[in-house]
Amino acid sequence: MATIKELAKCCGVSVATVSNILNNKPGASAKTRKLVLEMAEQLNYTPNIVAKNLKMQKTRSIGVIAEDMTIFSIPDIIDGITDYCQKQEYQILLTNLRLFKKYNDTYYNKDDYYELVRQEIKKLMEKQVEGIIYVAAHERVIHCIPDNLPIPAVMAYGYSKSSKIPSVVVDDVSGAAAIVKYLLDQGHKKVGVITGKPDSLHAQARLVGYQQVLFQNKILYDPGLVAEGGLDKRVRIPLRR
Amino acid sequence: MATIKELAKCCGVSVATVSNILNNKPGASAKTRKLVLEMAEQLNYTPNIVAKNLKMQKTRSIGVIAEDMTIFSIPDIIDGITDYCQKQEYQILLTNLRLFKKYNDTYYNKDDYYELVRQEIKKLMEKQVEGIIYVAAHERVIHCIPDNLPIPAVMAYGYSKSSKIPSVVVDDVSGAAAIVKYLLDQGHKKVGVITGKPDSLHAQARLVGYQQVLFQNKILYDPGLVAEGGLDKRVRIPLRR
DNA sequence: ATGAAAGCGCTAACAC
DNA sequence: GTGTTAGCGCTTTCAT
Repeated sequence: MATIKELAKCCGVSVATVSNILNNKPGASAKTRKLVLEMAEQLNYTPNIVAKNLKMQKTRSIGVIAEDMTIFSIPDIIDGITDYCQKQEYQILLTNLRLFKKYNDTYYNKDDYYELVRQEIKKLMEKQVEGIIYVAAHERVIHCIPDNLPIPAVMAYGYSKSSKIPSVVVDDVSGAAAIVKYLLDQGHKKVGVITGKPDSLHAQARLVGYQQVLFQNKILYDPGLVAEGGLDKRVRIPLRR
Repeated sequence: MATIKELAKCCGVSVATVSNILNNKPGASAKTRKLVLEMAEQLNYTPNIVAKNLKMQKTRSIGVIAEDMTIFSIPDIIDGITDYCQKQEYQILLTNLRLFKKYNDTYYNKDDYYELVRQEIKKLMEKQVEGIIYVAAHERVIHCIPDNLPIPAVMAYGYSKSSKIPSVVVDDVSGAAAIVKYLLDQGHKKVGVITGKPDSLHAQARLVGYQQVLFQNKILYDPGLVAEGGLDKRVRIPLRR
């Protein structure tokens, strides 16, 4: 790997000149510029971003901590993050907690993984990330990000309950409302709903959306049309007249 | 952020001593060791890995280039990579090409994205990754990794056709064979199969697995029991007697 | 057991 | 328009 010093020597100029040219700064003659660029190409010069980052005291990188990147909808969230970061020329440092594989479906009850998260945050900070995104696998209140974190953090798919840490969550109310509205617009009168677990924030919010649209359309809410779902259950809702 | 120099000053020792202690190297008295460790805790000292990487000339990081991280089975592949890397204390630098979103289903026909891949590889090299894993979204022969790459590379879910770049692929033959064997073991005699597109390496290999087990069980291969699938087709196979 | 100092590759202030 | 040099935070050799 050629360094900037070697490149400078090959060109017979100083490192400052090379640095300026490589970073598109003014103050170099067209001739020198051309020479340096060609030489860089020829030597297959690759700038060392690690050195640059150290000098600049910034890394253009953010840490992304995913509770479990294989769970439904999480890859799409991370995909969106990578999309925007690429446009901003930021690199993501992905940390995959694999919580679901470690704790199965119970991880959101245990607090002992908070310590794990703290450690991962520390590692990310050592790598000088400029911010952190925590991607939950299941919408709920999460306290694993220290409130005094010296860099910005945001919580995706979960609630931080801290004014310092914004949350980005799914709009379940509107989503459910749109579905119900669509069905009513089609002329249907009796719309049943199979909810998720009662303690699921998603399930609760969607039910609210359902009820909102019913109310707006002056349709009585019939609890008999609402059943709790789950992979372990059979559900029966009397819809056909 | 406290630096090692500040920490050293607070302890009244040299940076060399602090460095040795922090890295669990011998040659420091128990007293000094205790002092430094406590002080580091108190100052909330966070080592700067960027500086360390520059000095050490290594980063313990590898670049992972995914053709599209939202496509079926890809998150699981990346998940496996993160799992192993964490155990080895390596950081992955994820690059998501989002090929499917950019080119839809035709990207594997065009070569113009090879240039994109080259650029991403260069960016990763500038960040001093020690190796590269390319995760294809669709098994096929891919030539986008330069043969003269100065660091190791491996291709996942695709074939590199280069002796320098190992490929890790799905064992479709065995997978299909296991399924067919299971069905025959259950006493079934007529096993139909819906394949993928004829030019899919996966589909071809699975058909081979199917045929192998048929042969081993002295069952004639009946082309009438094989239909080409696809989301745009209806398939009919006469199985019930 | 501890410290001084060089140097990793780069940027930028300053001098010429 | 170009060059010299300090210094980012760390590790490591070599003194002491």
